[in-house]
Amino acid sequence: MAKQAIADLVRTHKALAHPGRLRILAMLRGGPLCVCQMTAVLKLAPSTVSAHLSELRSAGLVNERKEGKWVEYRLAEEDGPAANVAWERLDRDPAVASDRALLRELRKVPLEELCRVELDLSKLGIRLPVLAAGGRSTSLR
Amino acid sequence: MAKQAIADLVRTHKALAHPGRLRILAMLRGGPLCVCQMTAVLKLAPSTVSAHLSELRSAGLVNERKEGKWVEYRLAEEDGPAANVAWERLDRDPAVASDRALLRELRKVPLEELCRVELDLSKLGIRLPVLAAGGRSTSLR
DNA sequence: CCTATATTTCGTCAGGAGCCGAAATGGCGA
DNA sequence: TCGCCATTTCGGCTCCTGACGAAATATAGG
Repeated sequence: MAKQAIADLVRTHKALAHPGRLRILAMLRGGPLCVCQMTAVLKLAPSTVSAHLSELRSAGLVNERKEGKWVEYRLAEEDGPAANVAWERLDRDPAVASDRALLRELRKVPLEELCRVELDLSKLGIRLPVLAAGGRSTSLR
Repeated sequence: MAKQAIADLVRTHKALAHPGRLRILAMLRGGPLCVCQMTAVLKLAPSTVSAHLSELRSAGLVNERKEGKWVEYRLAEEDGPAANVAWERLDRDPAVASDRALLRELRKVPLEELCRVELDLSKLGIRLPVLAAGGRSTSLR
């Protein structure tokens, strides 16, 4: 366990070195979420989000748990590798604030209904939070 | 400055997501070093080491300073992004210990002499620290 | 048991990362 | 001023990463 400190650290930092994965972690700070909710917020293909979650899990940053038809992800223990995440800096990003605002609305929607419309959140009467004018503040790739 | 928290964090974590760069940071904890010393320890092409240092610098983790014919690198201020580096875990890696042992010898050698033999440290009478039997513990790529 | 559907796995493709050697840069000393 | 040499930049190569869609898997519910 002590023998691979560098390899472990590299894996953890790799997992954190991606805007989408940081946004996922920031979202999970507000409580567990299922894949479809994160997919709706990130606007990526479900398979892509699944891959990100898998990477976060193998880095020990999140845990998964089957919850009926859905899979729920949550932050791993606070004293694990996650303890090093710079939450304060993360919270300062406008994309994170935007995600949270969207999530607040999304949490009110039953998963059944959310998954039915998937790509078109406006059909649920949810306005997408508008990021600062002048283009996307944080690209996803 | 607060607007790009995610982008900044991604840059920092990317910089930390590489065995060679972690080893560089661990080496610099013992004090400033010039490029040729780190090149000798890492056994990579000087251009490669230079690129790694450039990445660490643009992430705000190290500072450079011209010192005559050589360029000296040192850790950036402790309260910067470097504050988040998990030194305790890093120190646990055998490659880090090995690098430090080699550096102890290397520091005794004048830079003039070190650069003259570059690739063959054994010419300086320095035995390369032998990592735990069974192969390299931490690959560089 | 069979269907619907949420999630994961697989195949594929474009772009990025990391390495090297060669050429360019910049400071020191003759 | 000129050559030497440590370092950086550039070009090219290989391999990894991240994206998608299609197919496979697994679960709820009829």
